[in-house]
Amino acid sequence: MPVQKVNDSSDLDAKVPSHLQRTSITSLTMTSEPSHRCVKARVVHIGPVISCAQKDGIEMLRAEIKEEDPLQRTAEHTSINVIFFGTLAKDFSQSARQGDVVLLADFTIKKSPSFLRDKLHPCQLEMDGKDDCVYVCPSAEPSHGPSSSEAKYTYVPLNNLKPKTVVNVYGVVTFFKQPFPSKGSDYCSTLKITDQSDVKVGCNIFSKKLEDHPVIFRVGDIIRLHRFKTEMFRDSMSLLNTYGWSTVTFDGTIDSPVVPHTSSKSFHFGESDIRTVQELRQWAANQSWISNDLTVSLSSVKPGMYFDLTCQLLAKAIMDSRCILLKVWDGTKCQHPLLNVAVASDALEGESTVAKDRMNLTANVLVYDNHLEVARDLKPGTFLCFYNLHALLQRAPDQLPDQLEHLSFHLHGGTSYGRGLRSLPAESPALQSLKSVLEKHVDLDEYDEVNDGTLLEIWYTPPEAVDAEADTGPSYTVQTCEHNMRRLTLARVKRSTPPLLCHVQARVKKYNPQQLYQCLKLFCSNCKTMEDVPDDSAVAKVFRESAKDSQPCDEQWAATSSASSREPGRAISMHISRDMVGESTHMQLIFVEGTTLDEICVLSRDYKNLVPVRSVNGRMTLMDLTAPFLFSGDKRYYGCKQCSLNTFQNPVFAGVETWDEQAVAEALGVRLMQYRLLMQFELEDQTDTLEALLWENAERFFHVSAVDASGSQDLQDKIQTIMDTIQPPDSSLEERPWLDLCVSVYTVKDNDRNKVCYQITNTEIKEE
DNA sequence: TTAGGGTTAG
Repeated sequence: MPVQKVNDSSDLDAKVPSHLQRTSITSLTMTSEPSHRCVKARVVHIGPVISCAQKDGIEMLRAEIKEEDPLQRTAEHTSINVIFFGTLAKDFSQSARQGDVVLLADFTIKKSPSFLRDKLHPCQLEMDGKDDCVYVCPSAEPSHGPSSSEAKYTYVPLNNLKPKTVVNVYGVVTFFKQPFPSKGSDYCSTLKITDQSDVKVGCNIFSKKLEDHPVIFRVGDIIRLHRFKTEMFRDSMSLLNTYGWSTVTFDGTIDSPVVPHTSSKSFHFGESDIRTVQELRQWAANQSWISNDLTVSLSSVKPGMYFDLTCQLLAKAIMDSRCILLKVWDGTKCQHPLLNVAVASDALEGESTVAKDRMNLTANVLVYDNHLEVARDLKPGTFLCFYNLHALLQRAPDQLPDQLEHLSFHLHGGTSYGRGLRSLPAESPALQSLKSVLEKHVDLDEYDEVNDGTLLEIWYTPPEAVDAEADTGPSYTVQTCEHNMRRLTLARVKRSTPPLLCHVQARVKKYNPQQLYQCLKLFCSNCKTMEDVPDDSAVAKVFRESAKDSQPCDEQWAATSSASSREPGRAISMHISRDMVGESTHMQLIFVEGTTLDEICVLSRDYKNLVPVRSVNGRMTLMDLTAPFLFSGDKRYYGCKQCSLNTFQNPVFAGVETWDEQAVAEALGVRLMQYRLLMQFELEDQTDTLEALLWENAERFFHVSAVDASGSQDLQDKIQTIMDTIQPPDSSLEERPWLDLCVSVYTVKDNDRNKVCYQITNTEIKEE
């Protein structure tokens, strides 16, 4: 059935087939039985006819209709989207205009896919034209003469106002302040209006009730004032509300429906009002001041600017008694990096903004002082307008000096320049362009909770909430931390501001050192010196030079026994502290002189602790600390050249029950160097690469103690096997397994500059 | 009665 037109709204009611029952848009739900219901509403928006690729190219049209039943005026969801398909889409496009009243029946009720964005209605109506019923009644044209009821009010042009009279006027708003508390008992609205006479008149409205104040969204809106008194102030006429007053406002957009906004219980509104509004719109559109619009999108905000922003609230958080944070977006990407104000997730009301933060789409607005009253009541998802918002460059906490400053937004206290904010109804014409921009970001909403390789950029669901293994195969590592961090992409990690702990999933592209014995390091926890473990040739050379022309040293504190070596002129001596003779420990610590490296290695199989020494002028002296100061079974221990004290001259060995490397080092005045493992991984995911150290967490990562690995080929082989698993030799990147890693982002001083470093922490290889 | 436009300083 094609779209049918009727001339009168009452005809529309007559067209309702007897078996159908009028239902209100507000009461429609997914479970409503639609077959015997019809709705009657005014068309507030008609979209173009488009071809729908997902439905075999069928033509479709979206219209937004709004219920006008006065009983429903304050109810939620009085507007709903209607999707017309096929020929009905074309018919409707040709037959209906904004402002027309329509009667629809035999529609299908579907879940609205755009409800999260447009907040219109959880459902939408779909009509495919087969048996559907669409009647259109064109909006009233001001073609007939005014009816008697319309003669009730006369409106005085603004250039004809006389002092001390009570008048009704129409005007276009050229300046306004949202209602603010006066020093008296009322809220005050201050505005300035003009009309075709081009005279500007100031106007103040006092009322205790906020809801009685005129609803003004932007310069160019039309306002009708009833029963305002005139008075002179500073040589100009001004208007003040007086007993019995009322205001009605209209959007100023040419061709948008003439929809009155007022809190008056009953108000007169007729065809002459529509005509007056349309004439004022037409006139104002050609005035220079109307184009002086301060509304700016985030994409064109410049630092330092004061501007008006129309946007949607994503999340809010109370910062303190004088400040509320509103996280908003308008769908456009700011050219400057936007400041992200960190708030504990439990303090934040509303959706996560992480995906939008990452796209530089989220503006953090700090709202102060007198504006808190309005901000406090805003719900996430609400559309709103900030007036006289201030864009300010600000350095993020811990931000490096050479990084770009971030743009923050402040709605300062006070009402200068109309500073304030106001929520906008979802159907406001001022929101049409915003909504269509937000529409383009539909993916962002839907992808927020999805884990998919292509979506890693915006992936942040807590790991335990997602079956990550389904997509990437088993991870060869496991995070051991208790915290429930969001997983970030490497690109996101690189953009983060330290300090930060985060989870990533990545593959190993490269690692260093490739010769794994080189990952074993000697580290002095005192002076933080780190060096490679000396190789055998360097150590053997120290032994050779120490043994050259050596005469056994003769110390009072030591008992000595000597033997000739196979080399002429070289004696091998072993010394034991006299302090220890007679104690059970006397064989635990033996000083060896005159051996080669090989010889002391052989001896160390039979003795627990061997300290190689040399003779200098007959006095026993430690060898150059390039060599180990202690051989203990398979292990060799080194001393720090910077931090070791020379206290060997008169050593005291009594009173130690068990000699371990630490006790020996202390007795010798040596600062023991620790064995550590150090590797550098080049990690890679779909977004970026990142060089991360494996250092403090390395022993836990490999399940290998560094000192044990220093004396065990088996343990060194174990590390090699692990590395061959996570980065198989000659493998392509795709063949390498994914690793779940916890990464610490931190800064270190490097030549007086802060350098950002990444370190793998809280992560272990999974053991079979 | 109040305000009568003309920037916070976070």
